[in-house]
Amino acid sequence: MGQSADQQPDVDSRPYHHGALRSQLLAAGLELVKAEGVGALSLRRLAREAGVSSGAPYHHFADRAELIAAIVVDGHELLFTRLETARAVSSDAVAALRELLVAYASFAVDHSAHLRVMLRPELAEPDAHPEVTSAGARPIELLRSIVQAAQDEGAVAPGDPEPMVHLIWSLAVGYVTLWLDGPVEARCAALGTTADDMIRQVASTVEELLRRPRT
Amino acid sequence: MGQSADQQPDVDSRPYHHGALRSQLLAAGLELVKAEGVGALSLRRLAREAGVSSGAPYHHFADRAELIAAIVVDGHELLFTRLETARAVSSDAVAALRELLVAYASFAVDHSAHLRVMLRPELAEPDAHPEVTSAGARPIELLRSIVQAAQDEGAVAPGDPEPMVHLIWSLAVGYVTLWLDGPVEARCAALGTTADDMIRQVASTVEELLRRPRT
DNA sequence: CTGCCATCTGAGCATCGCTTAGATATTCAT
DNA sequence: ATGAATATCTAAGCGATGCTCAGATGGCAG
Repeated sequence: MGQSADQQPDVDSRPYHHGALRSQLLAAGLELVKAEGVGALSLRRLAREAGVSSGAPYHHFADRAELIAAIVVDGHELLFTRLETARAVSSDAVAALRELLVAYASFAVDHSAHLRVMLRPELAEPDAHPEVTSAGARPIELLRSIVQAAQDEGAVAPGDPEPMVHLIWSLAVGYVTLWLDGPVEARCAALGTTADDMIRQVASTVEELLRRPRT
Repeated sequence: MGQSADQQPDVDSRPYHHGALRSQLLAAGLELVKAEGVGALSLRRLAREAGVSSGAPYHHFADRAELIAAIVVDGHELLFTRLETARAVSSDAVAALRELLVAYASFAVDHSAHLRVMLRPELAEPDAHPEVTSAGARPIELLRSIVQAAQDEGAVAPGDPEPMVHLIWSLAVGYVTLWLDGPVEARCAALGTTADDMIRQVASTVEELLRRPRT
């Protein structure tokens, strides 16, 4: 009796984590961001919650920015797979652009902590952590390829695809920013809808514009 | 001799500012944000730069959030007048929407420090400073009235204007966010254009979509 | 068993937000 | 003009943060 408790104590209660502390700090950091915002994200607090001393995290992350950079890279990968799926289930490029916007918003709902950190790039010090920049470039490349397909379909004017790429990209970033900051939710509540309905309506509006005949 | 210097010393060198310290802190705060970002904005540092003790700012601002809230309110007023001008010089509602986007971007260029602070609403603690929320609502109301005018002109589908309001609003917020964070500038440099040209092209793309005939 | 490496501790430094008690300047009524 | 009331500032201090470093401890390979 008590044998398993002695031989297999909770990883949290053992002082020496041996590899587990790093992932534990990352997970606790995400929960903390979700609960209290990125302002509350401190290595000291994560160490306290993990039951280790305040210096312990520095054996796994050079500094706070490195932990944040790890979260950002994870987030960009999660986002990228969602965007890929959105394209895969779409029948044409215009529908893919609509689904891209919806997928971005659903990523915001399901991974709000990741997104909150991703939207504060200065916290990750991208100059010191180039993997952040390269991870963030992949979703844009995907978006560009869809815009080019939309040009081939005639929905987007031929020529430089960048304006339309920036348009959709800005729209996605702006919508989730406003959603995380509250004003979208507040307006939707006043209007009797939800933020989920709203992004669908916004995305459908984009689709309606793109499906109008070009003159 | 030396009379005027004795009677009118620099306001900065006088220990007792009597009303001037508040505005001096606000101005120094904006310069600090422009130079080093909002992360560097601390009351202690502003006090140091003003040549005053670390407790002095607390006689003009209850806390850091109150100074930030004052900057945000100023910024929203500056933005609102720009948007009003953009509408005034536009011949129709669709052109007004295009100019609104351009004006938003030019506000970002000319008042980047204000905007950096405005885009971090949690720093201003809007729950404790309701004037922040009301100041931020005026630009949206202006936008909504233009969208409704665009509906009257037939460029926007009739019905609920909110989806188009959120579309333009998100687009503006997203574009300036990406510009402040660097990726827009980086892409434009790689493409041989400027961020100023880019927002004009994006805004013109929106206009082109809105001027297509509705089916 | 020994030695090495990974990991963690604990103390310390500088900075920050904010509070408090008290000192000083300005203003205003008398 | 004088003295009281008010506005403003100082100096010291508390708790928290990021980060560093010397040294202790755990676990694994030889």
